[in-house]
Amino acid sequence: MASSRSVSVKDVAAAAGVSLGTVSNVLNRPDRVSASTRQRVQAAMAELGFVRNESARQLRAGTSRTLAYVMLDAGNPFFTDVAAGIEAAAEQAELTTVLCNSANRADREEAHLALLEQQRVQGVLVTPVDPESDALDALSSRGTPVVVVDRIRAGREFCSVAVDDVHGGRLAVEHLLDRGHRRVAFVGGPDTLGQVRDRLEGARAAWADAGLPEADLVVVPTSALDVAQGRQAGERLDGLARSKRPTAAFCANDLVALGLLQHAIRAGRRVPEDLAIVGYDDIEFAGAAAVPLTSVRQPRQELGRRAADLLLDEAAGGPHEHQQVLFTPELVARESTRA
Amino acid sequence: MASSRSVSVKDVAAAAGVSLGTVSNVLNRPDRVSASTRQRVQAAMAELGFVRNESARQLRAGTSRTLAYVMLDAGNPFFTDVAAGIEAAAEQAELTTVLCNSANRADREEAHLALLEQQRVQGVLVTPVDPESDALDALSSRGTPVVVVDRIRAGREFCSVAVDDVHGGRLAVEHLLDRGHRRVAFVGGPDTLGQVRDRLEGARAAWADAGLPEADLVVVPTSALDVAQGRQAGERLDGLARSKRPTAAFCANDLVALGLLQHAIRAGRRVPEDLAIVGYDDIEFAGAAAVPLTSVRQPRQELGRRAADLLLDEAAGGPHEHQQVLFTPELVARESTRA
DNA sequence: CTCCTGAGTTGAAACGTTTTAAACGACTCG
DNA sequence: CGAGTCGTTTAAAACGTTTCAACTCAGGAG
Repeated sequence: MASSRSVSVKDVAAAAGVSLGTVSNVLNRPDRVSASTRQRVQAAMAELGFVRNESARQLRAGTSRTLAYVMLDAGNPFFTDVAAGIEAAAEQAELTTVLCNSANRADREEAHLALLEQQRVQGVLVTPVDPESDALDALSSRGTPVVVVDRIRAGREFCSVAVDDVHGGRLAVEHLLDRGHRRVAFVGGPDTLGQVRDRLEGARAAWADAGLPEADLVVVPTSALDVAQGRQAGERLDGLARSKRPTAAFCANDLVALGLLQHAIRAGRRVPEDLAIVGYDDIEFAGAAAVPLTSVRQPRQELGRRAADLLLDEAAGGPHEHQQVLFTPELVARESTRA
Repeated sequence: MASSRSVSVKDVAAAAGVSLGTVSNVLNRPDRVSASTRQRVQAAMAELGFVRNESARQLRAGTSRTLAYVMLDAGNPFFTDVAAGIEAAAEQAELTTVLCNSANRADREEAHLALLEQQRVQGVLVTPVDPESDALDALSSRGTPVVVVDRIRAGREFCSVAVDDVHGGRLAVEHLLDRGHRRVAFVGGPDTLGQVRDRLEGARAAWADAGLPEADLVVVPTSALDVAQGRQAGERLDGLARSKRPTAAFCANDLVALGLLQHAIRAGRRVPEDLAIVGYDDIEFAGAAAVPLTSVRQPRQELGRRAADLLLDEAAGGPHEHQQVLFTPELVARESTRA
């Protein structure tokens, strides 16, 4: 176990008294080399503390053993669950997964994608800040397999796996209508996020189908989908005249819903009597909230797993047809919208 | 924008009618090359869709522009907050951060560390499954800067940044004693985790200082620190004879506490009247829980930031002295332990 | 005794960059 | 008009692997 700087195959070869090609064989095709020399070489490796230089390996061999997931927000348990699904699939294929966090910032996303492409990873899974960005198309057209997660873009040159957010939005609002609410807030943003747009679209559709006045579905925009924004949205709701105040809120995700809930309780409102709340994603914390949260559940792990499978299929190099997979969400009713 | 396979500097050089060295100069020292040729070369790059091969770059230049954090559990918001701190520091230094999730599994941690070493990353931050593993020492001794996060190991050959878990455990139990509890459960495990051992040690110390019988601090071991294990621990507490049942629980982290809380409520217990609960980490969800959770707060982001700074200092190559940084936690009292 | 076979091993040629020293003009200065 | 200078460009040598064709050397078949 030496403590020096870089030890190369050449050094190992010298120490073991074999040629450099043999060392490489020990590394890559151990069966091709006799037991005795193999042992000698392995001993030398251990002795010198040899660590294969992956850059050189990859440069020559041309193939990487890692796959990446560029996540929209590592602080949102929804995405870490998706990541867990991806990791499970990658592990089966003996690939390593690296996670990159764009933290809702397009510049960070781009930087990560650029570096990953330069690293020639096997493929990239991404939940994009802006799904319309053609940086993705460019990446894909240059030969890196790309799968978009949690967004659908039909007719593009890559696969995507998502959950039907329009349907999800519809489910949420239909549920609130069932419970008798006739003035409802939609809390979420920014509307550059397709997730937000789609969920709102579904909500509006359900609202329209019920024949209710458009103005009674009030949109409370947020600048991000996190707990702090949820609390802030709560303050804005408080600012409305009592007669204009919604009796229920549909939040674009659970973090916002939890923030809103926290604010409501702190402000002395009863949930659901004064304000009913529906979240989205059904993260593990939703059920453990102050008032257990009604939420729209998505198959999080399955989403990741399926996406990774599609990526692996494409990366395998065989015949591959780009697919758009759409899962269907379901509503989980809990205390926060009790009748 | 071409769609072919790999385009190299050579191709760009040919297309631009310059030598390959000039292309490299455009990439690395744009000032050395005249404006006109620079433009010509850049045009050629765009035209051909050139993407620098990072493996080759790194092989030759010998330096990587990324740093990695191997996290213990990506599903725990505590660690994603730590990661956010790391990312902030790395971004300032113009390094990219990749996240690896060992998911509490030593084999995954090892695999990640091995690959990262092979990739010759600038350095590795790690919250280890087993801090005593000398895989870390080996890694460090072979020349990869290592910083241990959320564990202290004095006298070792790397830096570490942690929060005083013994003190934290003490705070939690002293708080419960203040509230009059004389039979308390410690919920957490596995005890291979230093975090668990230290927090328990602090708890026992406080207990002993109060002169209470050792047996009245009952340990309820869990196999992991997650919500599901917390619920399960709740069931086990229910199994105890009423006379033996603790009136309060100190959980080794907030996830366990949330699980326990969820179970307690579901089972019809009142918190804190029937069971007071203290968590650990003070993750964002703690305050938003069914009953807002008393918790021991750690400076999560700061932990990550400081760790990254130490790593960068070491990686910079100047004179470097390994440091052990220890932050002090504080108790945040909320409803779950109301008097 | 020669020829073949096949297992084991070798040497050299890649892979796509960065880097360095040298070459090249074109100018200025004496 | 020749020597020195400066700004630009070039050619070639690394970097540490993998791969592939060629080589060696026993042993077996003819």
